[in-house]
Amino acid sequence: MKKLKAALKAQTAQADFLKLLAHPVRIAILQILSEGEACVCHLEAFLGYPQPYLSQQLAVLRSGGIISDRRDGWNVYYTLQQPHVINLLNTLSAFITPSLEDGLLQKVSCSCPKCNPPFPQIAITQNLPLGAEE
Amino acid sequence: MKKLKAALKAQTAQADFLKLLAHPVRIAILQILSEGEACVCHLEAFLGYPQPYLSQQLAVLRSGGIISDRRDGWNVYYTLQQPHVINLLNTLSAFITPSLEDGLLQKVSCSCPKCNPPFPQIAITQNLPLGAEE
DNA sequence: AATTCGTATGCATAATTATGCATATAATCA
DNA sequence: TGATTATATGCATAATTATGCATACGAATT
Repeated sequence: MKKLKAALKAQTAQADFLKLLAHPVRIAILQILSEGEACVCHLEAFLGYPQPYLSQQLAVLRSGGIISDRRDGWNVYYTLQQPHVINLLNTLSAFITPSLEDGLLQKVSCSCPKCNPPFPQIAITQNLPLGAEE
Repeated sequence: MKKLKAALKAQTAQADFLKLLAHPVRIAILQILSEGEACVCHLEAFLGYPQPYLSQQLAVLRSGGIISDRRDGWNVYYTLQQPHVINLLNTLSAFITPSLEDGLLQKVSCSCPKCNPPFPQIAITQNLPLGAEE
């Protein structure tokens, strides 16, 4: 433990938390997760960083309790565990990033079952020749 | 300039800003300044850190445009230049620092003229003998 | 102009954080 | 079981940040 003027305990906790957020890739990850659960391959497809790198950043956020992971077969899906964080990031982008059009992510799909379900989810029966059911 | 996936420009700006805040002493300084202008000796008295150290942290905040300084005789007074920051810190302390009683600073006075005016500022004419005006 | 007071800078060093990459692990499938 | 897919870890190194301290600087006072 470091030296600390005692009174700054609260401020230290706050600073430690901010440090978790003070990273471009981690911010981007949180923004993506704010739209819902996502697997690592999604993040990889969205952000274009190598998988081990993203896993490391995810580990940082995970160890800070900001996100949680859930395994489903081959994929691991991450979820925002502390939705407040988004408020904070919104407050932030309210006065930073004024000009840039909040630039993020055109949606991209990856290889996970969520993006590539084993069979289409939209009804495909519509164009089937009559009497072709089975 | 570092490598950056282009799309993360906004996130990088936000992260850089958060880095300025992600420090216990700097957070404490901002909290103190949120109550109004303060000279370095005030901060020194409040926080108990050596003056050169505080000057350095002030320089960080200053170079980030978060605070500004004004000289008045011997003292330099710092002011919050970007009051939004307080919103951000409030949002933060809303879910960090739940138990600790938001612990900061019992007021302390220092040697600057604001704390030790050359003569009392509270009206002193009230007890003057009648007819003593001028 | 010399001194004093309040504040800022420069610099060296200790710590921490960021990144890249090789490799380990878990779950699945053939 | 062996191969394959998705993800996590370990570790080495590059960068950045944090701190402590000596000292410089500007304004005011003598």
